[in-house]
Amino acid sequence: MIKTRIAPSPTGKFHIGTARTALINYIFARQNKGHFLLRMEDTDKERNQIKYEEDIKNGLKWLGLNWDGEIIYQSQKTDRYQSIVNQLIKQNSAYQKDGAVWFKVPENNKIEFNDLVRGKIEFKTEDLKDFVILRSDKSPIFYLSGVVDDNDTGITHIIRGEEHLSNTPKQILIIKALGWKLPIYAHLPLILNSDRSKMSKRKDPVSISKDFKKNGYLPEALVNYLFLLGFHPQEKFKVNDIYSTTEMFDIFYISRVQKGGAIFDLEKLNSINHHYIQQIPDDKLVQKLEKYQGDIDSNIFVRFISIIKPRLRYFEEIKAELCWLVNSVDYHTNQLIFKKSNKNITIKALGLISQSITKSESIEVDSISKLLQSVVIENSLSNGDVYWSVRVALSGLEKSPPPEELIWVLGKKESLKRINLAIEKLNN
RNA sequence: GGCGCUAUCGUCUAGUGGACUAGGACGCCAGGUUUUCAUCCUGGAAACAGGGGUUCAAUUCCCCUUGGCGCUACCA
Repeated sequence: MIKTRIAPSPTGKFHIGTARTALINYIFARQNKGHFLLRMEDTDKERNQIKYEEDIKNGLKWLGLNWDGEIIYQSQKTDRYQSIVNQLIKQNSAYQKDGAVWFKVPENNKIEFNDLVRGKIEFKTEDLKDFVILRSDKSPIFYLSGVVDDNDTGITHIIRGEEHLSNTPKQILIIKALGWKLPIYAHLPLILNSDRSKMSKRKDPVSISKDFKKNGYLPEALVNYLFLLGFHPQEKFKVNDIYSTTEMFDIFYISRVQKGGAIFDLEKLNSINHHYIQQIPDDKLVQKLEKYQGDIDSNIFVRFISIIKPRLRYFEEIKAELCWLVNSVDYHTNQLIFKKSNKNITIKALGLISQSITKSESIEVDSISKLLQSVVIENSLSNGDVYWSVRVALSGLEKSPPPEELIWVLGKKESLKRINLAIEKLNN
């Protein structure tokens, strides 16, 4: 049976690159009816933290990348590593120096392996130096622990980031010294910054929990985007870059994975996320966004969400829209006047609108829309005279949803209050 | 420096020697959707890093150069 794994070290928050590697391992295992394992490479005692382990586990679950079986902790396998090291020393493949144990790299050897995404890779042992496999504190280096655990858990395919390509010959040397079976390797291209450097915690959004989940990205959008970073399906399977996980199992071929690094593009992610947000039914979306509700009346909040939805690329963008709902509007009086209009016409338009809203029984979007239209026609005004000024009076913004929607959300009383305030301002 | 990997529009990519006037998506620009922004629709600009080969023919195969990235830790 095919077995893959993701082996993060809990020395930092769940990283976007780890998530992508996990996704590919997950897809590959699932499409082959195999298992996907999770292993914590917690051998670095100085930098490990339990909160990072939690962040990684939560992140994987959130993305829907559920692992099979129990989590393997390298910190609990010290005896196993020690005995392997003893064996290596005994057979003269390793030696002790400065309290640590070093692996002895054999001379004049060629190490070849066939990488599933890169093809044939070749290293010469003369370019390799002896390396530490067991620290002086008896904890293993990942060259060793990774090999031992992959063997013990029967991992058949090692799919990991390209940064491990140069580490592979060292691990193969250990495997060969132990007489174990070689796994199949696949090295994924790296995810890069816009300047082609490595994504950095300081400048770039890399944390699944802190940068993506918290800002209101949907797991299915993130998975969809990550799937397309370094991979595209065959022409016949292409459907405008939107794929569900089930489709991924059908159309993913590991040999089609790109070899060059891929730049992370937030705009594309935003666009995909926008797409998925539009698929959420209004009532579900309200639930998802409840943390933004604050003191807002539930009925008003529901209306607010329904008009905001089409412009939401990620949840946190709601904050900008919340301004006109929650706060009293603040704008320059001149902003009320449409660029092709003037002060007197604007006062007149706002006055007429105020009157007809007062008289109107309904504030449904359709009714208000007709109301606005008839004010325009019956008084020979232009659209801009009416729509622009009403919109600014209600939102205080030059860019906002249309006036009939604002009125529907704000309610009759608040809308009239704001429109009348605008008239007052213009008259002063 | 050494070793390894890598190179199609701004970005992610399709393309596996002739079907390529190089396709799609995001972004950008223009027009439309009878006010703004967004959504939506239509259209547009935009790329095979450079140089050698191989071949009747090269984006596609080979070599070199250049650029990018990774490893070269008692990090993973």
